[in-house]
Amino acid sequence: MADSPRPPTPPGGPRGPEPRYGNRPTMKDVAARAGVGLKTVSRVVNGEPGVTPDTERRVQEAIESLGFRRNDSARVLRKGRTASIGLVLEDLADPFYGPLSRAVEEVARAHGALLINGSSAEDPDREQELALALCARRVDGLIVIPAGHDHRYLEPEIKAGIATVFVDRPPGRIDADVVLSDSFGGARAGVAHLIAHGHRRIAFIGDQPRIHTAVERLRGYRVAMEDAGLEIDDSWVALGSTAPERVQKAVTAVLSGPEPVTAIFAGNNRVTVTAVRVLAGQDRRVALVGFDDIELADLLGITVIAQDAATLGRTAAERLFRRLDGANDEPTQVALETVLIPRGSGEIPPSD
Amino acid sequence: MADSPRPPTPPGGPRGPEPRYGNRPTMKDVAARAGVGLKTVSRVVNGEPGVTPDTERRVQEAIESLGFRRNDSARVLRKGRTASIGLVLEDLADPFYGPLSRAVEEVARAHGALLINGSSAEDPDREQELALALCARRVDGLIVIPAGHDHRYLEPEIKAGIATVFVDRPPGRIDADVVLSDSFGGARAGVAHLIAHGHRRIAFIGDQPRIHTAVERLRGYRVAMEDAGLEIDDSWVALGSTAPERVQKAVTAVLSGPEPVTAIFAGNNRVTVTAVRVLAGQDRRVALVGFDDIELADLLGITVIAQDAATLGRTAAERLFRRLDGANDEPTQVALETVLIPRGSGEIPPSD
DNA sequence: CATTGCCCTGACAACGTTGTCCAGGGCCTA
DNA sequence: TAGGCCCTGGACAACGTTGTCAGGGCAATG
Repeated sequence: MADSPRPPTPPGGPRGPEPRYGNRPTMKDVAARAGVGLKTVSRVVNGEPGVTPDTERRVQEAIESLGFRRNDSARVLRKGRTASIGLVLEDLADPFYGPLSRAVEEVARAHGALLINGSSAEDPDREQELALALCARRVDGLIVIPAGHDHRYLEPEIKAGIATVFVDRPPGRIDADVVLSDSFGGARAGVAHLIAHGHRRIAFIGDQPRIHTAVERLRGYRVAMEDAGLEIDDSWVALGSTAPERVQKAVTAVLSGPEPVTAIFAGNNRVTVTAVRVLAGQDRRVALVGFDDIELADLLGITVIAQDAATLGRTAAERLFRRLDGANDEPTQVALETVLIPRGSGEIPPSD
Repeated sequence: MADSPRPPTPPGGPRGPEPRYGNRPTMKDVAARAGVGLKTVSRVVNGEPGVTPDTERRVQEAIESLGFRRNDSARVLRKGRTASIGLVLEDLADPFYGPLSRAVEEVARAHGALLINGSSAEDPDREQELALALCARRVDGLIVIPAGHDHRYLEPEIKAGIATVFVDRPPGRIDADVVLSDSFGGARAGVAHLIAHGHRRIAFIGDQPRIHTAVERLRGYRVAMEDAGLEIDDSWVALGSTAPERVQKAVTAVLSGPEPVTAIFAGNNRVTVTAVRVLAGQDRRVALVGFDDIELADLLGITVIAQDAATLGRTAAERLFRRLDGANDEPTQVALETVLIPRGSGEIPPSD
């Protein structure tokens, strides 16, 4: 019975941990079965040269009959590369991040790497926990959509060779590659568009002020207003959670104050969706431009500032793999252009 | 200089592979720095008992000053568990799979596991390649949304202890846990709804016939028609790619044949979206019920058969972890109910 | 026929961690 | 004071793979 996959635990002496991988065959078992050396099996499995066709056949047969599959955990330990990258994003369920994630995956796949991803749920602690867990797994590279504002915790990791690229928002207190959309320019153009259609009282409803894109878009709004010589009433600006209830309240408020607005700029896709719902229940026609494109927005006639999530992800991933291939230049900042897509809601004239 | 993190490569003798992890410190280095044994460092890192507070402090200091982080690759090799699960789905960018994936991730997180996911792009070979790559990584468990119809390739893996659960579609030629939505019942109810509103000529436009859900939904359509004693004209049924061009053609065709339909049942979210676009350009009002809910469908008044992607994912993941915790019962089949949400498009009366 | 050189092959160490076992020291008890 | 126990710490092997190196067989060459 010398060729059973694994002898039963020897009576005495140190023993490994209990379950193992259900006693999977190893290269050693394959070698024993095929009557060759361990290294020869390794050579066959990896397609390395220097194996007689006949030997190779015997090894292949042993592999088949035992159902052997190489243990990549061990391989990783030995080689020092995991052929996997990590992606920390905010919420995989958000329709904005799905395409981004998919684009990253495609690039990874083209480089033979797998993708491990996790959602930070906009919580800096959770972002850090996730990113460090990925580093402990020794992912080759890391793509992060920051939730927090201090990424010094990644310094030792980056120094230790884990390539890191930030997307959608810049990192805090650390110098690294970044790929962004032009939030400022996009918001500015969108608000200018409303102004060009005659609006003077325009609201800005956006995400929480600790999120970089929210602040940048607000800045675009302010500058566009200033460019047109328009004063901003504080009651027109609302930053906060994008939970439907909060947005609903904010929209209702800017429509009913002493100086009701005639147009709304929505800071991201979540806000836009709720704003559209609220506006649908209004008698008055209120103009709307939203940041981020949304599925079916064409049918609803929603004017948007579109950013290309897939390109964002692809660009970041390509940057990452360029680093992994040895690129050693200074960290770069890329800002992708946004596109204004007029569909009706942004071209509604002021109602007063 | 006895405590530099790693001595330079010794002059002779075998050497490891080249780059390594940028020379990261190991427990051995930490031990040397703290003046303790290797195992003591391991104990501190893992919070195991049996270490004096003073010793622990010294070790912690060494860890901090060296920037040590445990190498989970090695840990995995030793422990035989990776604390990660794999998810093979069709397309991460599809708004249906985002929430599903996120739900799986949440459950995994609750069990301290990371999620590795990949898209099969509806290609059976790619599904297999991905699933096997995940197995080679020795994920603890696997959740698969099948693209192919033969999953015998997973048999050795399952036998070797990789828990596997299929979601959204049943596996082929293998017995395993499955979590589905009730495609048949949902479609049947949706078509019955149209019939109840007076329709007699109803089209079914669905996904490719090799996809299980497409076939089940078609079956639901057929049975509902039969229940009502209605004949089906072959020209009313179109299965195929969900690419917009194909769907557009199919919709146009069923509206313009010799026996134009007065209502359409759309087989999934992709089909619905395109169908809505086509119908928006028609003079005639055509009723529509779609399988899958869609964001903003409420505003567009689209009647749908809603399935809960998040619950689908959560249920599957919970089932998986129950297996990982040792549950050994027979494979189970779960079918989740669907909900008909009337919003207008499904209540349009026949136009002839 | 002897020698050189190539081609296959396998023995061995090492990757960084954790499980097991043993040794030494301090403290308590008799 | 002696004996025993517990607590702490370390030596060692092992997880499954791959890089290095050395040895044996064989053909070609002088």
